[in-house]
Amino acid sequence: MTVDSRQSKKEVTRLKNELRILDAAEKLFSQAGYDGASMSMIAKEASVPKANVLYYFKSKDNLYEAVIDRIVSTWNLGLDNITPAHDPAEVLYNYIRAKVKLAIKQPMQSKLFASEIIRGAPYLKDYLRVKARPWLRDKVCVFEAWMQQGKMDTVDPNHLLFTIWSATQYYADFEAEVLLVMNKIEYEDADFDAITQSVASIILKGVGLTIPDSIKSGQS
Amino acid sequence: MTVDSRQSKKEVTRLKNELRILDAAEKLFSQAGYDGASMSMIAKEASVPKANVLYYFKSKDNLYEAVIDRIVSTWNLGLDNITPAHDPAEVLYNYIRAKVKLAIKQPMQSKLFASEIIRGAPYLKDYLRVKARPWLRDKVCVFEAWMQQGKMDTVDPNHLLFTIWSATQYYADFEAEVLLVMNKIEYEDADFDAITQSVASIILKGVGLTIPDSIKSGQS
DNA sequence: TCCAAATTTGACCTTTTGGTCAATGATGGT
DNA sequence: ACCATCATTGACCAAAAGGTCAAATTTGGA
Repeated sequence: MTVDSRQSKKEVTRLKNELRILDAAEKLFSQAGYDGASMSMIAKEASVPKANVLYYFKSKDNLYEAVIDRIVSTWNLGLDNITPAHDPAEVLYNYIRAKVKLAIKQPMQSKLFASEIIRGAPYLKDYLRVKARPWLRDKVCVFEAWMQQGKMDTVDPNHLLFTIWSATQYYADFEAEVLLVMNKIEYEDADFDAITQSVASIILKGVGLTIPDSIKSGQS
Repeated sequence: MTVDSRQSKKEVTRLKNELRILDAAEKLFSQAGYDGASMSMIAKEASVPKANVLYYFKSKDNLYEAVIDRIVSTWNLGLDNITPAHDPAEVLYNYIRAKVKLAIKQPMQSKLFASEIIRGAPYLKDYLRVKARPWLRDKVCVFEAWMQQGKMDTVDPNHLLFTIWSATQYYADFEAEVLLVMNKIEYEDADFDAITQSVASIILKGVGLTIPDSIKSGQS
């Protein structure tokens, strides 16, 4: 076994193949759901024999879990280091902006996540209990501090967060509906701005805040 | 063939069986998605031989379409006869309340609808183009009239409706997440009130409205 | 009562599914 | 150069999928 820090040729190809397969799986799982995407479809999409997919990821369950793990591990959306000292308007605006951007630019992840939750979250139960719940509890505390300081209206912070999540993810998960109903083929840059503006405007004003002047583009 | 207005025994049993099958299919499709629910599972759930299911609904596609049609045909949620003369606060509040109630009491329909849209709406494309789009256009006009009358803030009516849909349906589609994160087993009546209040508060205030005093319970 | 139509259902068919396996080829340390 | 280990892949398998069919049963009008 190579203990070298430099990756051996084997390791490189393995990682490259795993990546191809994971990408293909993410795409197909998000389009067709767990049962709708077959191993042969995924293999074809990844341009790899089916048996090779099973070689790297021992089962379909395993592959699906790997896809979900990868998605969840990349979710870090700027609400992480907030404190009662921050400005809620700026924090929430940037958060909404970042989430809308993610929804429009990478809708697959949101769709896969949504499918999983609709199915009863069999693979995300642990994540939700162990990670999401404490994370949310932490944010709730900060929000409550802001409210007590009079920086924003008093609303249930849980439902405020749910509203932000829903309003932003909607443009990813219900992409097909939004585009059809608005008679568009795909989102444009102008839509990103319009959505961010509309959603942020409603929600921020809804909790007694105003959109900050400094419209510096949010990270991510 | 019976031309009688009273239903013959045959018709009664046929309708009864169709209902049993449709109910079973709705339940399983909403839980597991189109591909996740098999015809044998549906037959078992309906306590009917599989061949009988295929006798009434000639194919799985056909059955799925029938389930979707039934859901869509029952969607009539109080935003139907609004005019610029109505009070936006009251209309929107009742609409949000009705949608939250539906989300909590009958989450299956919302979940099935969501799954279908995530999959790219293969069966709902027509409905969205022919029904939903004109419906939305009509509401947009009313909203714009309200805005011009100064009854409410100026926001893009499309995104306002999307925000309402997302925030309310979220409690059905993401039921598993909401309950897990809030450490609950199922929704209670108190939750219905709290959700209605929070969502309505944020969205109404977000467009310059206040929740009407007359908290007469919305229909449906 | 009789018969044509509608209903019921087990047996059966083809295709696809997730998954296994063994043979072969490539890799890299010694 | 050698060889143990890892990687690749076509062939194969049992189970489950959606769907068909024909024989048996029930129904309701004449």
